[in-house]
Amino acid sequence: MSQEGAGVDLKTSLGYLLKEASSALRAAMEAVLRPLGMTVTHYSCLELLAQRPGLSNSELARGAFVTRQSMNVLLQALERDGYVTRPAEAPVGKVLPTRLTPRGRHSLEQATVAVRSVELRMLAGLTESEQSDALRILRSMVRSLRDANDGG
Amino acid sequence: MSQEGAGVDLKTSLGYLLKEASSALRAAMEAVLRPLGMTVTHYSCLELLAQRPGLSNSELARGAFVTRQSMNVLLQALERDGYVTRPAEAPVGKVLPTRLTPRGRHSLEQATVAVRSVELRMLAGLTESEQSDALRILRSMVRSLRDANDGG
DNA sequence: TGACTCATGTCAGTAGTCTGACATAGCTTG
DNA sequence: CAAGCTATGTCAGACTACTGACATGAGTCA
Repeated sequence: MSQEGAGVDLKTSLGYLLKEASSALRAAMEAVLRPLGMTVTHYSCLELLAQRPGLSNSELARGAFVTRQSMNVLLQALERDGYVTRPAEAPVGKVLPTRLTPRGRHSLEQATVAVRSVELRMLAGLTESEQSDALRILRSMVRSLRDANDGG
Repeated sequence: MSQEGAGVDLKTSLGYLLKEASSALRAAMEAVLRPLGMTVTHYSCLELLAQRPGLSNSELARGAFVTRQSMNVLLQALERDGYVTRPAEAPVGKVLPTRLTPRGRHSLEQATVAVRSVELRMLAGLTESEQSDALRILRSMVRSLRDANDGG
């Protein structure tokens, strides 16, 4: 391991550290979701539907940070396996409101317990004030990045 | 857009916000790297090699947060296209030290400018003190997650 | 009404990453 | 020395997510 050689300025780059933290979080979530046969996007989709029943495919995609095409593939699988339902025809426009089935809700319950334990572990070393600092700082970073990405 | 309906507790979840920030950063980086024909992992690999010449495939993989198999595929392409070089035989053990070629260095220079502008944009709304807070907090989160992931 | 713009759902093909597996080199331990 | 453990490089197959493209429905405006 020649990694302890010299902490170059990668370790002081907030972008690099953000990627490292996100990667660690994703790995931890995958580790606890795998025994349940779920991926992170799979779980995100169910969690979004539990908190906001009737979300459309595109809205779910934005909420899970994937394209609507990717979410569409996932939704078709979830629908086929009986975790969610969508009306055959759109009540209005082309938007198909999606809802959890009892089976989906049950599956989500197990996943939520697992994911919550990961989040608690992640927050273990932080004070309340540090947690709210982190929320505020991350929101600012998202806003700055999104402004220039969407608008130009 | 029914998204402004109610900020449920997803918006207060540090894990969710971390994913959102990371997703926004990744999208912004992809947007500026695409015109250069580079992916984020591609750039990460070159940047790591510039800062630490002679890193092995496995070390690059850890530094770019992908598996060594994925990095191996990338390195073979980079080597084929003349961005990096690796000795045909390992000087010691099986480890193949990788180095940038002049072409690789030149390619990295353009990418670095683009990526630095993204990072500056991301930090635009933050004070110096907030930036160092963010570094400290993210490091703590990484440590907490990694301890339980590697060691258990 | 008709043209234009935007968002949505969906199909198809591509690219990046992952898991699984194997052989090999170095280190440790009995 | 032999056995076992760990780390590495590599190949192959599978999966996930992405880009590109198309048709359709809603809203805007002349």
